[in-house]
This record gives sequence, C-alpha cells and structure tokens, in this order.
Amino acid sequence: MPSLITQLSHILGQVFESEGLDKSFGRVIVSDRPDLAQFQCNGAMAAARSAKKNPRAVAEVVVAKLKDNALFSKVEIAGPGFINLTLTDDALKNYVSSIVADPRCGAEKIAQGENVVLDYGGPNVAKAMHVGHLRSSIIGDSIRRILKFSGYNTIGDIHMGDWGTMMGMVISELELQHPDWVYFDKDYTGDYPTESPVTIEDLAIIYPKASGDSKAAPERMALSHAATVELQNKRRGYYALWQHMLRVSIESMKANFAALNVQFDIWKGESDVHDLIAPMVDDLKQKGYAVESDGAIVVHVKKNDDNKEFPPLILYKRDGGVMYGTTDLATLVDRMREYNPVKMLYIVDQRQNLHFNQVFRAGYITKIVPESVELNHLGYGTMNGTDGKPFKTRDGGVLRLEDLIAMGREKALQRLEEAHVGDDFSKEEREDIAMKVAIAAIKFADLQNNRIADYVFDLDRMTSFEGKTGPYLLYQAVRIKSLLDKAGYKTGGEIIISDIDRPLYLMLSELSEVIENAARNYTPHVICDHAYKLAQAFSSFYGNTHILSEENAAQKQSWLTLSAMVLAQLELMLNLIGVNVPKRM
RNA sequence: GGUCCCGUAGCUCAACUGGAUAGAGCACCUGCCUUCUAAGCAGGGGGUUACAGGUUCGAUUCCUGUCGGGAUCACCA
Repeated sequence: MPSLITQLSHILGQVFESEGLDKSFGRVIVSDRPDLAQFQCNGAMAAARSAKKNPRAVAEVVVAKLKDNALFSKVEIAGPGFINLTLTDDALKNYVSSIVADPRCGAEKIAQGENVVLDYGGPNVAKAMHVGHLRSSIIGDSIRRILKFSGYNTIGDIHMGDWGTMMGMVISELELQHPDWVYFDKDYTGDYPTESPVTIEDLAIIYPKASGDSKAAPERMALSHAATVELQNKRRGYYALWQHMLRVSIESMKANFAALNVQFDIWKGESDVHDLIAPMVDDLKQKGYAVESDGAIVVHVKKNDDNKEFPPLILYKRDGGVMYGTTDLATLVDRMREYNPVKMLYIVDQRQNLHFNQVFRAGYITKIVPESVELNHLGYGTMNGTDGKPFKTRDGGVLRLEDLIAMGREKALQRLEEAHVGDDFSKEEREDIAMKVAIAAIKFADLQNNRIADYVFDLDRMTSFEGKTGPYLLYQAVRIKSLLDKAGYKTGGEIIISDIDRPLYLMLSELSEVIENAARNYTPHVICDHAYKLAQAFSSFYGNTHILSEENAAQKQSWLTLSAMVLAQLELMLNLIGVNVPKRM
C-alpha cells in the first residue's frame, strides 16, 4: 500500500506528464502553511524554468486537471506558483482506515532484503568502555534498526579492537608484573588454566599504566611492540592469555550493550582478518596495486584530478608491522566474501574521515570492492562538555559508560519518588522503569541532532526529563496505554474526522516519508523530531478533549482508535531509535 | 600553510536538500490539577540566519571573498 503522499505525488506526476513535463515535478510534500492547505506541490515553478514558461500558467493547467478529482476539497494556486492541496475528510478517512491495522503503520519498504554491513560500537578489548563509545553505538544501532525496518538485511558488526599494539602493551605489562605466570614460560607445552588470571577490573587498571609507561619511555614501548608481534605470530602463552582477556572483555561489553539496548549481529574483531592480510598484500603486489615507497608497502590513492593531498594507504610499515588501514582493507575483503553487501557503513568519529577515504579509495582501486557497492563513512562530531571542550569528568578523567548509565538511573528513580509515581509498584518494576527512562534520555539527547560537528553532552539537561526529551516521549506513550486500558479499548468502528483531530490524522499519514528520509540519508534525528511532534500534538489534543467522558459512543470509539494509532506510531519510532516503552510510569 | 567541516533566539538544536510568515526545547514572564498520569497543557517576550558581494521569480540552503571556531595533513588507532 503506497503512502498517502506517494499516492498524491503519483496523481500530480501524471498530470505533469500529460503536459509533456517530467513527472518528478509532481512531488507532493506536507504544506509549510497549514493555515492555507494540507499539502503542496512546488513543481510548477521548477517545471516552468526548464520549459521556459510562466510558473503560474503551468500551475493553472495542472490545477484545472485536478479540479474534478474527488480526493480534493480544495486545489489552489498561491504566490509565484505553489499548488496548494486540501483533501476531503472522506479521502483522509479512507487512507487512515487502510493503515489502522497495519503493523508497519503505513510505512513503505525501500529495499528487498539486500545485505548491508554496518560497522559501529568498536569497543577495545582490555579497555573499559567509556562515553566515547556511546555515539557510535547508539547512532549505529539506530541506523541498523531503520534500515532493517526499511527492508534491508542488516549485518551489524561490533568490530572490536582486539589485535593492535594495546594488546601488546597489556601483555608486556602483565609479564613485567608477573614473570612467573605460566603464560610467559616459553618452554611450557601443557594446557593453560581455564580460569582467566585477570578480571575486567584488573584490566581497567593495567591498560592505562601500560599505555602511559609505553608512551613515556621508548624502551618500554619496544617491549609492547615486541609482545604485539609475538601475539600476532600466535605465541602459545600470549595467545592463551589474549583469549582470556577477550572473553572477560566481551562479557563486560555484553553487559554494557544489553543495558543500552544496543544489538549486533556479529561479534568480529580485527584479529578475525589477520590471516587474510598476508595473502591480500601478496595478491595486490602481484597485480601492481601495492608498491614499495620509503621502505613501506603502500597503495597510492591520490587521483589525478585531486586538488588536495591524499596520503597513500600503508599496508606494511618499514619495520614490517601492519597498520589499522591494512586491517580495514582486509575487512573489506572479508565482508565482500562473506556477505556481498550493497552498502558498507562505518559509524565512526568524524576525525577518521581521511582514513576511511583512503581505505575506500584503496578498496575501489584494487577492485576488492566493485564500484556498485556503496562505502560510506557516517562520521559524527566529538562529544564536548558544556565548556565546549572534549567531555571530561569533574576530576578530568573519562566517564565510564556504566557510570553514566547508573547516574541516569539514579536520577530517574529520584524523580519517581518525588512524583510518588509507582509507590505501589514492586521494586523490580521501579528499577526497570528507571532504566528505561535513563536509556531514553541518553539516546534521545544524542540522536535528536544531526550535527556532523560537535555535540554538547550535558548530563544535567539530559536528566532533567523536561521538554524535548526521551522521557517526555515515554510519558506520552504510557499515558495513551493507560487511557486505552481504562477504556477497555477494542479495535473496530468508523473513523470520524473533525477539526480538533484532523491535524493528528494528517500527521499519522506522514510516517512513511519520515522513515524513508531517515533511511536514505542515515539520519535518525528526523525520526526523533517527528516522534516528538506527534507526541506533542497528541498531548495538546488530549488536554483539550476528554475522551472517556464522551457521550457519543461512535465518537469515543473513533478517538480511542486515533489514540491507539498514535501509540503504535510512537512505539514504532521509539523502537527505531532503540528505546523501549514501559507499561506504566 | 594546504584540505575538509561548522557559524541560526541568552543557551542546546531543527528547518523535508532552492520555496510562502526561519521553528522547537531550556531559561524568563502569565494562567491551568475535587473528570482519562502536571515528566503535562494554554499563552507571552526573544532573530539583519557571522559579515560582504553574486546567481534568480525566491537563498539559512548554491557560488566567491572576509572574519571566527574545530578537525586533519604516510609508518599511532
């Protein structure tokens, strides 16, 4: 079932076409001036330019052909050539009735199961997750949900940092601290213990020390590099220790992501493509794509028509080590082979834009990725504090992710107590509600802006739960649930449209385009925005209209149906940004 | 210095990719809980869209320049 706006665009498009003009000029959008019309088409003005005609004259012709269409109660020309459209209530009612029982709430699909790989999250093994991982995780997860709903087969890959120098740092640090451990005995040939010798808490202390020491002293760094190389050569003891750290870290990551309600389809890491690197580089050397430069092996990615510098992608450093670009290129090999996707999307900090451009160019140049596949770096800005500088805690450290979530939950619990909401709920339910409120607040605050630039992370604002926030949306959804519950609502009945509820029905008809816009441009914020507007419009209606005391039974049933539709769309949109609604709050 | 991104209300952000009167939230004022959850609703003040040109019926959006902020510029990730 095409959306209402699709249907209208089709009708207008046919009229333009019958006049020898491109049918794309018939594109209909929601009116900017609700006081004048419900929908509008600006195509006459654009068409006039290409056809060298008067815009109003073009509009006149189009309007003349729409006059007797029974869908419209009003078709007018305004200003330089805007075509203003208003539907009859019958037409609106017909459309709304057609989506009332639709689980997709009228949203069309834009894909037919094509594979899309999304790369987000990117936590590091042995390193505690902190607020820096937040944006990638929740933006990536939301885009995954949106594309999946839109008809793609999505493959969300967590792409862990599990194979770089930091692993060598930690291993060498452990060896310095515990030289007697069996993992460091080169002559040992037996089995290693099944229990990990380190916990995630240990790692949270060890990594910063190892990293700091390595950066401070070249000879300490040399140990880290040596350990990295030995690990990558799979020295038995190191590899066993690494597996322990991997397992311990994944456990901790899973707890964090479960709390955030962020999901992945596959849990691969840099280590998974390690064995692909040597054959890949050999192959590229043979084909002439990889060449020696200054002692390193590189792929040149600068094109002739570039007016800017494009450093080559380094595959092997002068010392023979590999870089993250090497791993990323090998990951392209892996993903093409495993999934043959139409798109590969990277939700990673905008600062890595140049790096990804290098990798993508190298991917196309070497034919690892065909030109038909979209490679896209969806960058996002740095998370700043209210002072405009990169976010730090009061004592200057990084805020751990679990601490952030705990802070949000505390605030929400406090709010529940103040409002005496849930005094009679079980402790478990109150905690569950607080958790959902906290997650909604954190995610909505982040996802509501589209800025590639920076993002101001303001905990106080986020947990005030007032105004345009995630908890506001939960609150409105829960109120509707409570209303339907009290009314004992069952589906059925005619939809009756009147002045006080017409804006809401019109808004319900916009969902398909909103989600399509978000899916095509990878912009979850348009969903946040529309969800907020819908919630606000309903809240206004709810405040002015007492539904349960309505005496006209048919009217009451119609309003309950409207409420149920608003709720369904709200929950759908919240789901697309990874937010769950509690039963009550 | 080269390249890229950004500059919209006091603050944080939108503006359907060139459309009509630039919209929200916070903060500030005024009302509204003995009828469905006040984490709410109704209303008010607040703008030369950094600045200067250009393109056209029409510019926050596209082009040029200036100013200001940020990022990045091959052996770290």
